[in-house]
Amino acid sequence: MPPTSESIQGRTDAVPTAAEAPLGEALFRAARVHRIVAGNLLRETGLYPGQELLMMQLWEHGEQRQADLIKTLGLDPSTVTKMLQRLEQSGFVTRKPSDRDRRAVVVSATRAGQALRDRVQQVWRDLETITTDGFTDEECDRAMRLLARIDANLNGTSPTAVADPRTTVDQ
Amino acid sequence: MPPTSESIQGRTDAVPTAAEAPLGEALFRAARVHRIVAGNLLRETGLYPGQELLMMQLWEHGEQRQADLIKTLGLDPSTVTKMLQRLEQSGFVTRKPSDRDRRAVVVSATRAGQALRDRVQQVWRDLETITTDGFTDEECDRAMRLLARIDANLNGTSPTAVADPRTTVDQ
DNA sequence: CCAGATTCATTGGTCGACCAAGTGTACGGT
DNA sequence: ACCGTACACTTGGTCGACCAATGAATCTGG
Repeated sequence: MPPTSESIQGRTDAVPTAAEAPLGEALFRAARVHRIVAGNLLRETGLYPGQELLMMQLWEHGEQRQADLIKTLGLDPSTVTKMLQRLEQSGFVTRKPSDRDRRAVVVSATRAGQALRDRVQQVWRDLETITTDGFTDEECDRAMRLLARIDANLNGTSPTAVADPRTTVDQ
Repeated sequence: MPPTSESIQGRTDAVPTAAEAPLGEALFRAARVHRIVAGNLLRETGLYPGQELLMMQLWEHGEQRQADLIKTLGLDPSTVTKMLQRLEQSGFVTRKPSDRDRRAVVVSATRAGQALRDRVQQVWRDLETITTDGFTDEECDRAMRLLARIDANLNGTSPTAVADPRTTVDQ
Protein backbone atom coordinates (compact mmCIF):
# COMPACT_ATOMS: atom_id res chain seq x y z
CA MET A 1 0.00 0.00 0.00
CA PRO A 2 2.85 2.42 0.48
CA PRO A 3 3.51 4.35 -2.66
CA THR A 4 5.89 2.57 -4.92
CA SER A 5 6.99 5.78 -6.49
CA GLU A 6 10.53 6.61 -5.63
CA SER A 7 11.77 9.73 -4.02
CA ILE A 8 13.14 12.54 -6.06
CA GLN A 9 16.61 11.26 -5.64
CA GLY A 10 18.18 7.93 -4.97
CA ARG A 11 19.40 7.97 -1.43
CA THR A 12 21.97 5.30 -1.00
CA ASP A 13 21.89 6.13 2.64
CA ALA A 14 19.42 3.67 4.00
CA VAL A 15 20.27 4.05 7.64
CA PRO A 16 17.72 2.99 10.20
CA THR A 17 16.38 6.43 10.82
CA ALA A 18 13.37 5.41 12.80
CA ALA A 19 15.49 3.50 15.25
CA GLU A 20 17.52 6.60 15.88
CA ALA A 21 15.51 7.84 18.79
CA PRO A 22 13.10 5.15 19.72
CA LEU A 23 12.69 6.25 23.27
CA GLY A 24 11.91 9.79 22.33
CA GLU A 25 9.30 8.71 19.88
CA ALA A 26 7.83 6.17 22.26
CA LEU A 27 7.57 8.82 24.91
CA PHE A 28 5.97 11.17 22.46
CA ARG A 29 3.38 8.67 21.35
CA ALA A 30 2.52 7.40 24.80
CA ALA A 31 2.06 10.91 26.13
CA ARG A 32 -0.07 11.94 23.19
CA VAL A 33 -2.51 9.07 23.43
CA HIS A 34 -2.55 9.49 27.18
CA ARG A 35 -3.58 13.07 26.74
CA ILE A 36 -6.27 12.15 24.26
CA VAL A 37 -7.81 9.56 26.54
CA ALA A 38 -7.57 11.99 29.43
CA GLY A 39 -9.39 14.54 27.33
CA ASN A 40 -12.15 12.11 26.51
CA LEU A 41 -12.62 11.15 30.12
CA LEU A 42 -12.51 14.73 31.30
CA ARG A 43 -14.93 16.02 28.72
CA GLU A 44 -18.00 15.32 30.79
CA THR A 45 -16.51 17.28 33.67
CA GLY A 46 -16.06 20.41 31.61
CA LEU A 47 -12.31 20.47 32.04
CA TYR A 48 -9.69 20.24 29.34
CA PRO A 49 -6.57 18.14 29.75
CA GLY A 50 -4.01 20.11 31.68
CA GLN A 51 -6.54 22.07 33.65
CA GLU A 52 -7.12 19.19 36.02
CA LEU A 53 -3.54 19.37 37.25
CA LEU A 54 -4.01 22.99 38.14
CA MET A 55 -7.27 22.30 39.90
CA MET A 56 -5.64 19.51 41.86
CA GLN A 57 -3.13 21.99 43.20
CA LEU A 58 -5.93 24.21 44.39
CA TRP A 59 -7.82 21.32 45.92
CA GLU A 60 -4.79 20.12 47.77
CA HIS A 61 -3.15 23.30 48.89
CA GLY A 62 -5.96 25.78 48.85
CA GLU A 63 -5.80 29.26 47.45
CA GLN A 64 -2.40 30.42 46.39
CA ARG A 65 -0.60 32.90 44.23
CA GLN A 66 -0.24 32.37 40.54
CA ALA A 67 3.51 32.26 40.90
CA ASP A 68 3.17 29.24 43.15
CA LEU A 69 1.09 27.44 40.59
CA ILE A 70 3.61 28.30 37.92
CA LYS A 71 6.45 26.94 39.96
CA THR A 72 4.66 23.79 41.07
CA LEU A 73 3.33 22.93 37.66
CA GLY A 74 6.53 23.95 35.96
CA LEU A 75 4.66 25.82 33.27
CA ASP A 76 5.26 29.07 31.52
CA PRO A 77 3.67 32.09 33.23
CA SER A 78 1.71 32.99 30.16
CA THR A 79 0.32 29.48 29.93
CA VAL A 80 -1.03 29.71 33.44
CA THR A 81 -2.46 33.15 32.87
CA LYS A 82 -4.49 32.02 29.93
CA MET A 83 -5.49 28.79 31.55
CA LEU A 84 -6.77 30.69 34.56
CA GLN A 85 -8.66 33.13 32.39
CA ARG A 86 -10.50 30.22 30.86
CA LEU A 87 -11.06 28.48 34.16
CA GLU A 88 -12.40 31.72 35.57
CA GLN A 89 -14.74 32.15 32.67
CA SER A 90 -15.90 28.59 33.18
CA GLY A 91 -16.61 29.47 36.77
CA PHE A 92 -14.18 27.05 38.38
CA VAL A 93 -11.74 29.54 39.90
CA THR A 94 -11.65 33.11 41.06
CA ARG A 95 -8.74 35.51 40.97
CA LYS A 96 -8.26 38.49 43.23
CA PRO A 97 -5.31 40.76 43.76
CA SER A 98 -3.23 40.07 46.81
CA ASP A 99 -3.21 42.82 49.40
CA ARG A 100 0.27 41.97 50.60
CA ASP A 101 1.79 42.16 47.18
CA ARG A 102 -0.06 44.18 44.65
CA ARG A 103 1.72 42.47 41.81
CA ALA A 104 0.43 39.10 42.79
CA VAL A 105 -2.86 37.41 42.03
CA VAL A 106 -4.39 34.93 44.41
CA VAL A 107 -6.28 32.05 42.88
CA SER A 108 -8.89 29.96 44.60
CA ALA A 109 -11.37 27.32 43.55
CA THR A 110 -15.02 28.27 43.47
CA ARG A 111 -17.79 26.03 44.71
CA ALA A 112 -18.22 24.74 41.21
CA GLY A 113 -14.51 24.07 41.09
CA GLN A 114 -14.61 22.21 44.37
CA ALA A 115 -17.51 20.18 43.12
CA LEU A 116 -15.37 18.73 40.37
CA ARG A 117 -12.91 17.22 42.76
CA ASP A 118 -14.38 13.78 43.25
CA ARG A 119 -15.26 13.24 39.65
CA VAL A 120 -11.87 14.35 38.41
CA GLN A 121 -10.09 12.17 40.89
CA GLN A 122 -12.19 9.26 39.77
CA VAL A 123 -11.33 9.98 36.17
CA TRP A 124 -7.68 10.18 37.09
CA ARG A 125 -7.87 6.81 38.81
CA ASP A 126 -9.67 5.28 35.85
CA LEU A 127 -7.05 6.66 33.53
CA GLU A 128 -4.31 5.26 35.69
CA THR A 129 -5.99 1.88 35.67
CA ILE A 130 -6.24 1.88 31.92
CA THR A 131 -2.70 3.09 31.50
CA THR A 132 -1.15 0.49 33.73
CA ASP A 133 -3.33 -2.38 32.69
CA GLY A 134 -1.34 -5.57 33.02
CA PHE A 135 1.40 -3.87 35.00
CA THR A 136 2.68 -5.32 38.19
CA ASP A 137 3.26 -2.95 41.06
CA GLU A 138 6.94 -3.27 40.48
CA GLU A 139 6.62 -2.38 36.84
CA CYS A 140 4.52 0.61 37.74
CA ASP A 141 7.15 1.76 40.11
CA ARG A 142 9.91 1.15 37.63
CA ALA A 143 8.10 3.09 34.95
CA MET A 144 7.63 6.02 37.27
CA ARG A 145 11.25 6.03 38.30
CA LEU A 146 12.44 5.89 34.73
CA LEU A 147 10.18 8.74 33.73
CA ALA A 148 11.37 10.77 36.69
CA ARG A 149 14.95 10.20 35.64
CA ILE A 150 14.18 11.23 32.09
CA ASP A 151 12.55 14.33 33.47
CA ALA A 152 15.57 15.11 35.60
CA ASN A 153 17.96 14.51 32.74
CA LEU A 154 16.11 16.89 30.49
CA ASN A 155 15.52 19.48 33.17
CA GLY A 156 19.22 19.70 33.79
CA THR A 157 19.64 20.76 30.21
CA SER A 158 20.60 24.37 29.93
CA PRO A 159 18.92 25.80 26.84
CA THR A 160 22.13 27.34 25.60
CA ALA A 161 24.66 24.75 26.65
CA VAL A 162 23.24 21.97 24.57
CA ALA A 163 23.63 23.36 21.11
CA ASP A 164 26.81 23.27 19.16
CA PRO A 165 26.25 20.35 16.82
CA ARG A 166 29.91 20.47 15.90
CA THR A 167 30.86 18.65 19.02
CA THR A 168 29.89 15.19 18.06
CA VAL A 169 28.89 13.50 21.22
CA ASP A 170 28.22 10.04 20.01
CA GLN A 171 30.45 7.31 18.69
CA MET B 1 17.81 51.47 26.75
CA PRO B 2 17.89 47.75 26.77
CA PRO B 3 20.75 46.53 28.87
CA THR B 4 22.78 43.97 27.06
CA SER B 5 22.53 41.57 29.92
CA GLU B 6 22.17 38.25 28.21
CA SER B 7 21.11 36.34 31.26
CA ILE B 8 19.31 33.63 29.45
CA GLN B 9 19.25 31.46 32.48
CA GLY B 10 16.31 29.16 32.00
CA ARG B 11 14.07 28.36 34.88
CA THR B 12 15.25 24.83 35.06
CA ASP B 13 15.19 25.06 38.81
CA ALA B 14 13.01 23.56 41.44
CA VAL B 15 11.84 20.29 40.12
CA PRO B 16 8.31 20.16 41.44
CA THR B 17 8.15 17.49 44.01
CA ALA B 18 5.98 14.94 42.36
CA ALA B 19 5.42 13.27 45.65
CA GLU B 20 2.12 11.59 45.14
CA ALA B 21 2.39 11.87 41.40
CA PRO B 22 0.86 8.95 39.63
CA LEU B 23 2.29 7.51 36.51
CA GLY B 24 0.11 9.74 34.39
CA GLU B 25 1.63 12.86 35.77
CA ALA B 26 5.16 11.55 35.45
CA LEU B 27 4.47 10.72 31.83
CA PHE B 28 3.00 14.14 31.30
CA ARG B 29 5.97 15.93 32.77
CA ALA B 30 8.61 13.86 31.05
CA ALA B 31 6.96 14.30 27.68
CA ARG B 32 6.55 18.02 28.15
CA VAL B 33 10.14 18.73 29.03
CA HIS B 34 11.23 16.37 26.29
CA ARG B 35 9.26 18.39 23.81
CA ILE B 36 10.71 21.64 25.11
CA VAL B 37 14.27 20.45 24.78
CA ALA B 38 13.50 19.06 21.36
CA GLY B 39 12.12 22.43 20.38
CA ASN B 40 15.26 24.18 21.58
CA LEU B 41 17.50 21.84 19.68
CA LEU B 42 15.38 22.01 16.55
CA ARG B 43 15.11 25.77 16.55
CA GLU B 44 18.27 26.28 14.58
CA THR B 45 17.02 23.93 11.89
CA GLY B 46 13.85 25.93 11.34
CA LEU B 47 11.58 23.08 12.34
CA TYR B 48 9.12 23.02 15.19
CA PRO B 49 8.73 19.98 17.39
CA GLY B 50 6.41 17.53 15.72
CA GLN B 51 7.37 18.56 12.23
CA GLU B 52 10.53 16.52 12.36
CA LEU B 53 8.57 13.31 12.68
CA LEU B 54 6.68 14.14 9.54
CA MET B 55 9.85 15.00 7.68
CA MET B 56 11.39 11.73 8.79
CA GLN B 57 8.55 9.88 7.14
CA LEU B 58 9.23 11.69 3.92
CA TRP B 59 12.95 11.07 4.15
CA GLU B 60 12.47 7.41 4.76
CA HIS B 61 9.64 6.51 2.46
CA GLY B 62 9.74 9.25 -0.11
CA GLU B 63 6.76 11.11 -1.42
CA GLN B 64 3.42 9.85 -0.30
CA ARG B 65 -0.17 10.81 0.13
CA GLN B 66 -1.33 12.83 3.05
CA ALA B 67 -3.52 9.97 4.16
CA ASP B 68 -0.43 7.79 4.54
CA LEU B 69 1.25 10.36 6.73
CA ILE B 70 -1.88 10.66 8.82
CA LYS B 71 -2.04 6.94 9.30
CA THR B 72 1.63 6.48 10.07
CA LEU B 73 1.89 9.39 12.45
CA GLY B 74 -1.45 8.63 14.02
CA LEU B 75 -2.46 12.26 13.92
CA ASP B 76 -5.69 14.00 13.15
CA PRO B 77 -6.15 14.87 9.46
CA SER B 78 -6.58 18.53 10.22
CA THR B 79 -3.38 18.57 12.20
CA VAL B 80 -1.44 17.23 9.25
CA THR B 81 -3.09 19.62 6.84
CA LYS B 82 -2.06 22.64 8.85
CA MET B 83 1.36 21.26 9.56
CA LEU B 84 1.93 20.74 5.85
CA GLN B 85 0.71 24.20 5.02
CA ARG B 86 3.35 25.59 7.32
CA LEU B 87 6.05 23.28 6.09
CA GLU B 88 5.19 24.23 2.53
CA GLN B 89 5.38 27.89 3.38
CA SER B 90 8.74 27.25 4.98
CA GLY B 91 9.85 25.63 1.75
CA PHE B 92 10.49 22.17 3.14
CA VAL B 93 7.76 20.25 1.35
CA THR B 94 5.66 20.51 -1.77
CA ARG B 95 2.12 19.32 -2.27
CA LYS B 96 0.55 18.41 -5.56
CA PRO B 97 -2.73 16.74 -6.40
CA SER B 98 -2.52 13.08 -7.23
CA ASP B 99 -3.52 12.13 -10.74
CA ARG B 100 -4.71 8.70 -9.71
CA ASP B 101 -7.06 10.03 -7.09
CA ARG B 102 -8.16 13.56 -7.48
CA ARG B 103 -9.11 13.80 -3.85
CA ALA B 104 -5.63 12.99 -2.66
CA VAL B 105 -2.60 15.20 -2.22
CA VAL B 106 0.92 13.90 -2.68
CA VAL B 107 3.56 15.32 -0.41
CA SER B 108 7.29 15.33 -1.07
CA ALA B 109 10.32 16.90 0.50
CA THR B 110 11.99 19.73 -1.33
CA ARG B 111 15.73 20.08 -1.63
CA ALA B 112 15.67 22.34 1.39
CA GLY B 113 13.69 19.68 3.19
CA GLN B 114 16.16 17.00 2.24
CA ALA B 115 18.99 19.20 3.41
CA LEU B 116 17.64 19.12 6.94
CA ARG B 117 17.96 15.41 7.22
CA ASP B 118 21.42 15.04 8.68
CA ARG B 119 21.08 17.88 11.11
CA VAL B 120 17.74 16.70 12.38
CA GLN B 121 19.00 13.19 12.84
CA GLN B 122 21.93 14.54 14.79
CA VAL B 123 19.55 16.50 16.96
CA TRP B 124 17.56 13.37 17.65
CA ARG B 125 20.66 11.49 18.61
CA ASP B 126 21.75 14.29 20.91
CA LEU B 127 18.32 14.44 22.45
CA GLU B 128 18.34 10.72 22.99
CA THR B 129 21.73 10.97 24.62
CA ILE B 130 20.51 13.64 26.99
CA THR B 131 17.29 11.82 27.73
CA THR B 132 18.92 8.53 28.58
CA ASP B 133 21.89 9.93 30.42
CA GLY B 134 22.93 7.47 33.07
CA PHE B 135 20.74 4.74 31.66
CA THR B 136 22.07 1.30 31.06
CA ASP B 137 21.12 -0.38 27.82
CA GLU B 138 18.79 -2.58 29.75
CA GLU B 139 17.05 0.36 31.37
CA CYS B 140 16.69 1.99 28.00
CA ASP B 141 15.09 -1.09 26.67
CA ARG B 142 12.82 -1.46 29.66
CA ALA B 143 11.69 2.13 29.41
CA MET B 144 10.82 1.66 25.79
CA ARG B 145 8.90 -1.50 26.43
CA LEU B 146 6.94 0.06 29.23
CA LEU B 147 6.08 3.07 27.12
CA ALA B 148 4.99 0.83 24.30
CA ARG B 149 2.73 -1.07 26.65
CA ILE B 150 1.23 2.14 27.96
CA ASP B 151 0.63 3.21 24.40
CA ALA B 152 -1.03 -0.09 23.59
CA ASN B 153 -3.16 0.03 26.70
CA LEU B 154 -4.45 3.46 25.89
CA ASN B 155 -4.88 2.81 22.23
CA GLY B 156 -6.97 -0.19 23.00
CA THR B 157 -9.36 2.08 24.81
CA SER B 158 -12.56 2.17 22.88
CA PRO B 159 -14.12 5.58 23.33
CA THR B 160 -17.41 3.95 24.17
CA ALA B 161 -15.98 1.29 26.42
CA VAL B 162 -14.89 3.72 29.08
CA ALA B 163 -17.50 6.40 29.07
CA ASP B 164 -21.04 5.31 29.15
CA PRO B 165 -22.51 6.46 25.86
CA ARG B 166 -25.78 7.26 27.58
CA THR B 167 -24.16 9.71 29.90
CA THR B 168 -25.37 13.25 29.69
CA VAL B 169 -24.27 14.81 26.51
CA ASP B 170 -26.66 17.67 26.87
CA GLN B 171 -26.39 21.24 25.66
C1' DC C 1 -26.22 3.06 -13.95
C1' DC C 2 -27.18 5.75 -10.29
C1' DA C 3 -27.87 6.58 -5.01
C1' DG C 4 -25.69 5.98 -0.63
C1' DA C 5 -21.78 5.16 2.02
C1' DT C 6 -16.53 5.88 2.41
C1' DT C 7 -12.60 8.14 1.93
C1' DC C 8 -9.49 12.46 1.35
C1' DA C 9 -8.71 16.73 2.46
C1' DT C 10 -9.81 21.43 4.16
C1' DT C 11 -11.76 25.14 7.12
C1' DG C 12 -12.94 27.01 11.59
C1' DG C 13 -13.06 26.59 16.27
C1' DT C 14 -10.81 25.68 21.03
C1' DC C 15 -7.10 24.67 24.14
C1' DG C 16 -2.33 23.81 25.91
C1' DA C 17 2.25 25.28 25.43
C1' DC C 18 5.99 28.06 24.18
C1' DC C 19 8.65 32.70 23.44
C1' DA C 20 9.19 37.68 23.30
C1' DA C 21 8.07 41.93 24.91
C1' DG C 22 5.74 44.96 27.93
C1' DT C 23 3.60 47.09 32.58
C1' DG C 24 3.53 47.60 37.19
C1' DT C 25 5.18 46.55 41.77
C1' DA C 26 8.58 45.29 45.42
C1' DC C 27 13.17 45.35 47.17
C1' DG C 28 18.11 46.16 47.62
C1' DG C 29 22.20 49.07 47.71
C1' DT C 30 24.55 53.54 47.88
C1' DA D 1 15.33 58.98 49.26
C1' DC D 2 16.49 57.15 44.81
C1' DC D 3 17.64 54.26 41.16
C1' DG D 4 18.35 49.91 39.27
C1' DT D 5 17.26 45.19 39.47
C1' DA D 6 14.46 41.49 40.20
C1' DC D 7 9.78 39.72 40.42
C1' DA D 8 4.61 38.97 39.07
C1' DC D 9 1.95 38.89 35.84
C1' DT D 10 -0.22 40.19 30.96
C1' DT D 11 -0.57 40.57 25.98
C1' DG D 12 0.28 38.99 21.37
C1' DG D 13 2.20 35.87 18.50
C1' DT D 14 3.10 30.98 16.74
C1' DC D 15 2.60 26.05 16.65
C1' DG D 16 0.82 21.32 17.71
C1' DA D 17 -3.27 18.89 18.66
C1' DC D 18 -7.99 17.96 19.00
C1' DC D 19 -13.17 18.00 17.33
C1' DA D 20 -16.98 19.21 14.28
C1' DA D 21 -18.66 20.14 9.97
C1' DT D 22 -18.05 20.62 5.04
C1' DG D 23 -16.90 19.75 -0.05
C1' DA D 24 -15.33 16.73 -3.32
C1' DA D 25 -14.11 12.40 -5.33
C1' DT D 26 -14.19 7.42 -5.16
C1' DC D 27 -16.21 3.19 -4.20
C1' DT D 28 -19.78 0.28 -3.38
C1' DG D 29 -24.76 -2.05 -3.83
C1' DG D 30 -28.94 -2.64 -5.94
